[in-house]
Amino acid sequence: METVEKLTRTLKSHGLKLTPQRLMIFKILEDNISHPSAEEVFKRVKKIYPTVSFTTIYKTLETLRDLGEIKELIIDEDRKHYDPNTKPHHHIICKVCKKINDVFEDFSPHIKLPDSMGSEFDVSCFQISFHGKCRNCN
Amino acid sequence: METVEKLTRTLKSHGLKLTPQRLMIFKILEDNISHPSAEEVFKRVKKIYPTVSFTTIYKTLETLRDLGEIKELIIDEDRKHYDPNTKPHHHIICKVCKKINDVFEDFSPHIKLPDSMGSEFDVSCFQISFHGKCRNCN
DNA sequence: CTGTGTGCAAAACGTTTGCATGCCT
DNA sequence: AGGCATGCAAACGTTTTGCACACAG
Repeated sequence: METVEKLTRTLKSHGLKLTPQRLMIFKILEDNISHPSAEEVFKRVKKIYPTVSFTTIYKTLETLRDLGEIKELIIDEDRKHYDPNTKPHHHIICKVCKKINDVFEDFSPHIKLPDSMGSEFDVSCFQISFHGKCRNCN
Repeated sequence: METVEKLTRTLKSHGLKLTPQRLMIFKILEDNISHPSAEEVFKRVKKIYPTVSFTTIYKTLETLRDLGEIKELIIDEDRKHYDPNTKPHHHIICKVCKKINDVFEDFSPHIKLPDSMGSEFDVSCFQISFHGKCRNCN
């Protein structure tokens, strides 16, 4: 995700508006490495801006995703999580507490489709999900 | 997934019963490489066994998952998919039509957590999700 | 002023559960 | 005969949508 100032410009260039709710959501996501769900974002925004609605959270997250500012993580079977770090990286999720951590190693030199599939698919990215138990839960 | 005969024995050894509905679900999953969702399994069973209920599909898939006979794939943001191939392998999903294909290359020699994280997590497995477009959708 | 954003309520969606009945072993 | 399995309907949690009103640009 870009800085809040750059994001503001990005919004404007798309004919979108900067509202207090959006600003709050941006600030909560900026540099956030906890991979929050929509509900977690909602709770944190609500503390500071108690009248915000869930609808606004969902719609803003959708907007940010469509602008390519955040990534939707499909790794927890129960709900979606959001990651403001859009650079390629990987994740490890604890089977017990469901906490998601980043894995920054660059595996790309070793990972590509077998030649036999190369003509069948046009690959844009890949993501590795590690599963296991974190120290607390083990 | 094991063959239908072996599965029948596995069920019995767990005090579970072989019913016509289960047999039908087993046969549809056996050697199935299409990574069906619960609904796709339901539709296919219903063609042959029209009175089957969605509940039975869900409960049987849960049972098979708990027995370790099938794997639940968290790769499509919209719904869960099921894979009777429980050997480690990877997947590629088309962003457009959502079709899931297998990737059988063994990347394990190259993939492990960075040393700095090794003490934080006890990793049991990893899975690579490739994203792209299939030939039809490109 | 115009049109996008907000927030409420309700709907939608995939999935799970409670319970009475059915049927495999 | 006993207990697991089935199927219906209802509940569930997450996410989406319709709509009237609010407000940023």
